[in-house]
Amino acid sequence: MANSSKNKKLNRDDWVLAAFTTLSESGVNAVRVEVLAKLLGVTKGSFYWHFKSRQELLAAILEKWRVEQRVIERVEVLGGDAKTKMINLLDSVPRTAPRNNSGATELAVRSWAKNDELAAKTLAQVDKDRIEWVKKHFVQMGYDDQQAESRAFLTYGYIMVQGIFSIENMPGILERIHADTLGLLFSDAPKV
Amino acid sequence: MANSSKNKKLNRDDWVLAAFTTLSESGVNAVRVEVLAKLLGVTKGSFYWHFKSRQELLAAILEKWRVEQRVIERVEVLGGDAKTKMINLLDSVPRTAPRNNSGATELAVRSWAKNDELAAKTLAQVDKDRIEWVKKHFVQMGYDDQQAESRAFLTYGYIMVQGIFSIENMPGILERIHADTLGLLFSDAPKV
DNA sequence: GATGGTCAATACGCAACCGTATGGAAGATG
DNA sequence: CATCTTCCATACGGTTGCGTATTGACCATC
Repeated sequence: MANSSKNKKLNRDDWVLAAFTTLSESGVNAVRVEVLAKLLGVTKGSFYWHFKSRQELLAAILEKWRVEQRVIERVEVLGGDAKTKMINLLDSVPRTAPRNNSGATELAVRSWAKNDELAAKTLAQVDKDRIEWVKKHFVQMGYDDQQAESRAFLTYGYIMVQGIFSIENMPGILERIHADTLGLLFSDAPKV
Repeated sequence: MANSSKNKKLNRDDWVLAAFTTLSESGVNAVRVEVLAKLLGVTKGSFYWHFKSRQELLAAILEKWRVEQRVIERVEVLGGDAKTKMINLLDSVPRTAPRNNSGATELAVRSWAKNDELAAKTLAQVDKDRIEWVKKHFVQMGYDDQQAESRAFLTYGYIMVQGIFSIENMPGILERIHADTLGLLFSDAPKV
């Protein structure tokens, strides 16, 4: 009885959710139906009622990841002008916990995308959307199209490096680096 | 007879090399002794003569990766002052081929490190060394310690984003972005 | 040409998974 | 209460992969 919620019957989303967690923690290859079954406290008889195959589950994970990009949503909710939003975005990436979840998920998907066409396609779409979002905000801040694009790229790189870099022995300096980096990314700001 | 080089007997390095290639192309989980054996045109009887276990092979791969960091070596050979070296380093990251090898290897190792202690340890060391190299050169360019560290971090992020980002539909603009990014990374250069 | 060291083939047991087939429990519905 | 639907258990066959044990081929060296 590994599932916390009583003896409720499982639905499709329960499986996807568990699979998603496993993906983040241990990569695609750890997403095994029999392992998930044990995790959910059932047998794979259940799984193959909800899904046609493991492949179908993997596709569902990708779709969930593609759609549920909470970060930008949350930033949009906070509102503010373009620069404020950007700062909020960059601030939403945790600089504290060594192995945060979002970074792990990102890495898992990117690694997955190297050997899987569907994952690659999904990732490309997500990357494109994100970059465009960031670029748009740089444009709103007054940078010309080219500068906005370059800075968006660099910004994206900075965000990714935080999730991917092994930060083990860097206690508080990340905050200082963060401030410096914002200074660089927002340098030469044009008057609007 | 999948191995190109005649019928020469294999040594330990032949296995490590093949494993390394597989790692880059398909991740750690694809590094399987029986698969490698087929790839090398032998059976696993050979493998278990050279290695105690699969784990020993994986450790050997990590060690090879840790030691054979060719990039910085090549940059050092080219010589020049600190800024020249930095430019050469940033220039050594291919901006042409979509799925270059070095980027794939990086990704594979980082993904690996999420679930494996030895990989994590190795990666942390490599990251530390690289960051320190870059930081050192920023210091030589005249930036103070703090600025050098921040810029090193951002530089590293930029390098990684090139290898990891799915660059599918961006033809020549990467060159332009590269120039812009150099401008940012080397901005506010102090007189030395 | 006998001996020992190197490298590889073959065969085996074992475990982890995938996917299928079939039966069964539990609740809704008539 | 009979039946239908929904969800799950059990049992099975097949594949992939690890690690071991044993045998054998090739080569050098004496």
